Amino acid sequence: MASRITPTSSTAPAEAPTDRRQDILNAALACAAEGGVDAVSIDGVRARCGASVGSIYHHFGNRDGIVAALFFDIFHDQSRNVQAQLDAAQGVEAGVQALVTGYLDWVVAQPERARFLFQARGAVAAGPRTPDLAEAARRRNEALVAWFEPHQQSGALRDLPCELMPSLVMGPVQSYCRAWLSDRSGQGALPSPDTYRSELAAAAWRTVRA
Amino acid sequence: MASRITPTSSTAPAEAPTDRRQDILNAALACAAEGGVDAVSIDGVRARCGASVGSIYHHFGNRDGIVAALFFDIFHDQSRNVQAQLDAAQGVEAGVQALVTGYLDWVVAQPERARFLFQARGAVAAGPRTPDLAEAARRRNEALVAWFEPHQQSGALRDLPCELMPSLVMGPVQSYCRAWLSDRSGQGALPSPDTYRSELAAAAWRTVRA
Amino acid sequence: MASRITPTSSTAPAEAPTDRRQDILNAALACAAEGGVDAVSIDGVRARCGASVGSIYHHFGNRDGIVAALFFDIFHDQSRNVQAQLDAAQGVEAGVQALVTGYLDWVVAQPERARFLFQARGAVAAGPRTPDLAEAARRRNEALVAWFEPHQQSGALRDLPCELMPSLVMGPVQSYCRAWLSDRSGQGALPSPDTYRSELAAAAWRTVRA
Amino acid sequence: MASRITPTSSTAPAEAPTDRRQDILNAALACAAEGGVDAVSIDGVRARCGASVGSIYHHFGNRDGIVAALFFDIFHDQSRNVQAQLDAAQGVEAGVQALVTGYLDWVVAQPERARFLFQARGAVAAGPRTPDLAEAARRRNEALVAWFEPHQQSGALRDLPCELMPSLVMGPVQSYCRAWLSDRSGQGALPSPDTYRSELAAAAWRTVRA
DNA sequence: AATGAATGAGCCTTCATTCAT
DNA sequence: GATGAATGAAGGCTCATTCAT
Repeated sequence: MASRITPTSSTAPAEAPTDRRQDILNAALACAAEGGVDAVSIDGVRARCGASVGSIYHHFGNRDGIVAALFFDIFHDQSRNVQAQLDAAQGVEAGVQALVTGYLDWVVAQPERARFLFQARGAVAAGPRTPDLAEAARRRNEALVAWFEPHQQSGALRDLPCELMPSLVMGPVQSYCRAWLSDRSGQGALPSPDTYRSELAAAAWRTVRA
Repeated sequence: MASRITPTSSTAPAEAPTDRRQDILNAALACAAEGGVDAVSIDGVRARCGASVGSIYHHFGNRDGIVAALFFDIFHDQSRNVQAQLDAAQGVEAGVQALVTGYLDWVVAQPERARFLFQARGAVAAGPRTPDLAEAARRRNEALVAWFEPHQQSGALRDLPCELMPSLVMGPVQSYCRAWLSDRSGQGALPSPDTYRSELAAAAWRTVRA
Repeated sequence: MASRITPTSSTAPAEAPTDRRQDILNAALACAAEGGVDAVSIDGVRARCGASVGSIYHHFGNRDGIVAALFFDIFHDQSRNVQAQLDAAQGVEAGVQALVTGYLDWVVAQPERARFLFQARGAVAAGPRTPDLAEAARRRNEALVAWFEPHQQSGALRDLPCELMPSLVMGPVQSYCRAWLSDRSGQGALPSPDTYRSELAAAAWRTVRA
Repeated sequence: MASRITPTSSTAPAEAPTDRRQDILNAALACAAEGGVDAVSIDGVRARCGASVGSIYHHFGNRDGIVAALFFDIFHDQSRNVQAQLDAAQGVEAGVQALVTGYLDWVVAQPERARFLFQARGAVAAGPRTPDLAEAARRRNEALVAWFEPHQQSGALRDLPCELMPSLVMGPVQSYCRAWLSDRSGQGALPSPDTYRSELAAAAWRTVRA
């Protein structure tokens, strides 16, 4: 269970004979969960998954290659999940709320992966795969805008610049989730995003409805 | 307080004979601007400001001390600016909008420092000054809640859980500013937050008004 | 026929379906031309010629095997060329000069291979094929001495210790060629050895004639 | 004695308090003597001289920095020695012979350093200090040509292109010394260059006299 | 307050080599 | 003959930190 990449579509047949590549990514995520992205070191990964240094390089080229690969895996998983929720939604309001709750649910279900996404984005954006990231982000955004457009035309949605939409709709949930994920210690802990699930969804709708 | 970083309150007397402490912080910011927080190394700072290794340690104790000191300097500067805008606002709506625009204006005026704030928060939160950060955040939040409360009582503001307020009000601006700051290359560049100044302010008000 | 190793004796039948062994050696030479003998790595070679790691090992046993094989190929090619020139020469003086010009012409015609010979000798001499190298050098020297002997007997050549002959005759050309080959950038470039072809040949004769 | 850097001007007063920089260079030379330039590794050096990794980097920047520094030290020492011999010579013939014997004597006295010079030149020439090497070589050559010129004018020396002079005069000794130095094992050992000291000097004179 | 040499842990990376298919 | 995943030793380099002056 632990090492599933896509917990969503889980119908693993018998049992993959320990895929090295996946082992390495899982180990990397574990490292990151423990000490942040910076804690993803070749040796840390090696120690966790039993792969050899050479094997890691064989699959990922270099350290950043691991981080980037993991990032994109998670990024796509998240996109897929949110998109699925969006597709299932009936009507404008339900759609906007699905974006928020789809994201929120995914974060609550996979806090470590969500945290990694927040932490690693900067590094990936700074590295050689910048274009890939830009492309992935663009694709995601396009899908979103495509979904919004007809409703904007019909007047169900307020007329807002499309560059602003992601921030207006997702900004609050992301902000809250980020804060929640930062609370590593159970100290002055913020309540789970779940607590405010409907409030956040409603607020998003309030912001963009006509 | 000779060499204030904030160009806002500038009343530098004659000319401080280059304050070492400040030189070091400036150099650290420059390093971070170039290569992210991780690029703030003792040697990088030394090379930029001419201070000796020993001198740096004398002033800040250790590497994280530099990052933390810079972080708190900037954090307080930002708080002060936003608070000033809030204080100057007349009425609930103006207050909520002042929070957004005060933040936005500060970010646009100081992109490098804003970027540093985003990048360094994690590191500071993980280090020994966690309580200081928590305290600073608490204080800031308290001021905000204190300002909101009477209006919430009076029914001018929607009744929302106070843990959610910061994310609802500031989430979208922060989200947009963060995205804007990430665009290092002028490539597919997002427009300056200034462009959407009023839209963001209006959206915040829409979200929390009764 | 770009990839012929011995452009001299070329009687390639139809068209070898890209001989793996030769491909590998060519790739190795290309690596060396770009970054010196040390740059001849299994992976570099693999990347250049498309052979698999296993295939390379199948043909050459180990890395040094590639370098050695290439070295001996080139060494023999050079020897053959110089010997051919020597055989064609009429008389003592012409013979001595043929040694110089034969060498010089070969170097000018094959600068990369000549460079490799200079660079790789040390490595080959240090490796397990030391005896092969010694034997090859001995055989070459023997041929030379055998050619010189009658003329030394006849008094046409100065009476010099035979250990010194190679250095006296070939030292200057080799020295000049080596310097020329070292000039990778066309900067303060030395003129081609061709420029001084006759001078070098004449000087050799001056040194050893009676 | 063996590890003096400038065996010439030795009047070391009491005893330098183990100069780290020099210790490191000595250790590097020892490594090279044992396994060639490639055997000069940070760790090998460290193990030999007790310096820490950091200390080595503090002084030389990187591995190649050590090799280059050692190379130039030795190069200058050699130049100084040969120049001294040349300065002491009376007359053209004596001068030409001094160049040869000065070089030869230095090589015989310092075989390890001479070997290093041969081995390291390529690496230095390929690295970032190429211009320094070019400059050093140019300066040396200039001194030589300046010495030759008047004699060439006076007709005592044959009229030869100055680019050729170094190879004609020094080619044979260098060739022989190089071969001698390559003979690491006492096997088919070549006799010491000393054996042919006068022959080599005489041959050089024969090559360039009018 | 300042200086800079020295330290050593920790990382990333390269590379030759083996081996099952 | 060919393939490519896996291995692990070896090396280079960065960096925070200490300390005597």
